[in-house]
Amino acid sequence: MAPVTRRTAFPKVLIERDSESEQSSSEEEEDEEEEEIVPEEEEEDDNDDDKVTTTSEKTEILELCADVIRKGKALLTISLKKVCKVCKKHGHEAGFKGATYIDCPMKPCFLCKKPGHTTLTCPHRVSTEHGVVPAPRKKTCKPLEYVFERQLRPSLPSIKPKYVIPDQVNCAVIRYHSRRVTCLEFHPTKNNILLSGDKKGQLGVWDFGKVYEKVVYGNIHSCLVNNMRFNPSNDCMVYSASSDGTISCTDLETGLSSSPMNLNPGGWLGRNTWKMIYGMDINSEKGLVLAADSFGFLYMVDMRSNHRNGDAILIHKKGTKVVGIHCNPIQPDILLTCGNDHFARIWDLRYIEAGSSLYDLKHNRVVNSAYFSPFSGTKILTTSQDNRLNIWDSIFGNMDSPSREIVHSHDFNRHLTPFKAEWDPKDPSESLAVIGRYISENYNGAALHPIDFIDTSTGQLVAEVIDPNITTISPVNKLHPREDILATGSSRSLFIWKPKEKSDLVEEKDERKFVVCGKAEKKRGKKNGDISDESDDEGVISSKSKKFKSTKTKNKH
DNA sequence: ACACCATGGCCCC
DNA sequence: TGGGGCCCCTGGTG
Repeated sequence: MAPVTRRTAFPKVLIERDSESEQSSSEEEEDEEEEEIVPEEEEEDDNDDDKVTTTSEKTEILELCADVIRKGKALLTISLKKVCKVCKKHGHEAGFKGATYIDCPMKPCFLCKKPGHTTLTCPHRVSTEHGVVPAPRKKTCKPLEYVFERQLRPSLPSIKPKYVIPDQVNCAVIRYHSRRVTCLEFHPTKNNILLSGDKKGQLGVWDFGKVYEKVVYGNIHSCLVNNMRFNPSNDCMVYSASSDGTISCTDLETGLSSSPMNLNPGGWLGRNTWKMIYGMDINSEKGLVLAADSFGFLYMVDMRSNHRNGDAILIHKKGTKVVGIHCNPIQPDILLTCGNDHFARIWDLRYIEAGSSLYDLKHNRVVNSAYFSPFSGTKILTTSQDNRLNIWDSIFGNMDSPSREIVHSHDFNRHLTPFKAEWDPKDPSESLAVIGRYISENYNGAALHPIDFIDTSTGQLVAEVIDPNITTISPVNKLHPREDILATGSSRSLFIWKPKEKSDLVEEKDERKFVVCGKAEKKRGKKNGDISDESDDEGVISSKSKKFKSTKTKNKH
């Protein structure tokens, strides 16, 4: 686009005709000349840059070359082989080589964000594989505090029991949303019921045991459903929070829904005023729905009256998005919030006002999620966009810095739902967490994005879940509260992972295990029919209700 | 096949 | 402090 202004200064060029790499910069099969991506060669690069231009496009160079040839001038020499699309310099290329992504060596490591190496050679990736490595453990408890802590949570086992990871799982696509999945929630009592929300505002209710029963509500929200919570005293009532600025309350039996809170009553008045709701949780003791908007404020909705309660309270930096709210499972008045101001904060709901946080947990970048541990509520797990999971082992200990940080690839770009590491609600030792991985790995020539099971007490990657048929990134994951089931939202698809057979369950050993879905079986179609795949799903779409919106099922790959 | 876009967060000037 | 440019794994639309 920019006009070429450097013709007069153009030097002698010899066009290397043998290289078809000018067109095939993104071709995959060529794997020669790996040395060119190594920064040692940068003298050459610099020379090229000096002679030509640092900003000219490859096409411009080609045009110029053609020009030169047409005019019959002497041939000049230039290497057109590699132009990096990231830094526009010559001599190396960023991009996929087969199923492996080659970083631009001029950029900091894509995984750990430190300069001097690339993702391929990142110590966090090389040492323990796949990017998961614990930071040094910091002792956060003084002896006395430790004693108190033990008294305060005597039910916690002191030694971590072995937990069980299915060695092989079946994966089933239970349904496609028409837009990307943004959140998932299992029913608190009915084992086979899963709720899913999408970018369009639709709310799906799936019975993955009997695929015949499912409903999609398309009229509750007008855009992203960011969070869903069941009313703890009434199983069929669901609260949902949306970027349309409303909290909705939906009766799953009648399909009727109401909006106890709407933060944009005047409609669209521009981006500076449009409020979006991301974080939401329920304080069951007080009967309150807590929700926070994209400008830093906390709101409360009384569940009995279904009306807003009190004034908004500034809980994060004014004007920044609050993305997560979690009530402590033991003491629901203790609140954990997180947001775009790079902080996770702990509050006491009984004395909450702007600036009254008990702790402010600093992160390097946006905090996608922050959760208390599911049983004792004394640990904290956060996911930050700096590609790190942070763990505080005890809220009674030193909160100045996390007990551990785990480097893990979950930096994302705007087109994805943010990754959130979530505790396994069934692990009594409160150490197992699940989170999708952004960066892909080369699995026999296919670039796949696994879902990682991480032991947060050691940083060890306990299992990774992949399916050769799932090539999309899986940022949304939810572990079943009672069964060995993982639900995944990946792009517009929903997946249910189940152990193949109970006898396949194996106990955790020291080494990392792969959890791989059987490919042949999947391609051939469903075998043992406990869960159907999408082809059989398709035939089942019923006209059961007008609320149900049919979306076309498309088989990718 | 290709271009554009959405409107997320960060970095740099 | 604010605007512009940038960016690795989307996916729809024209």
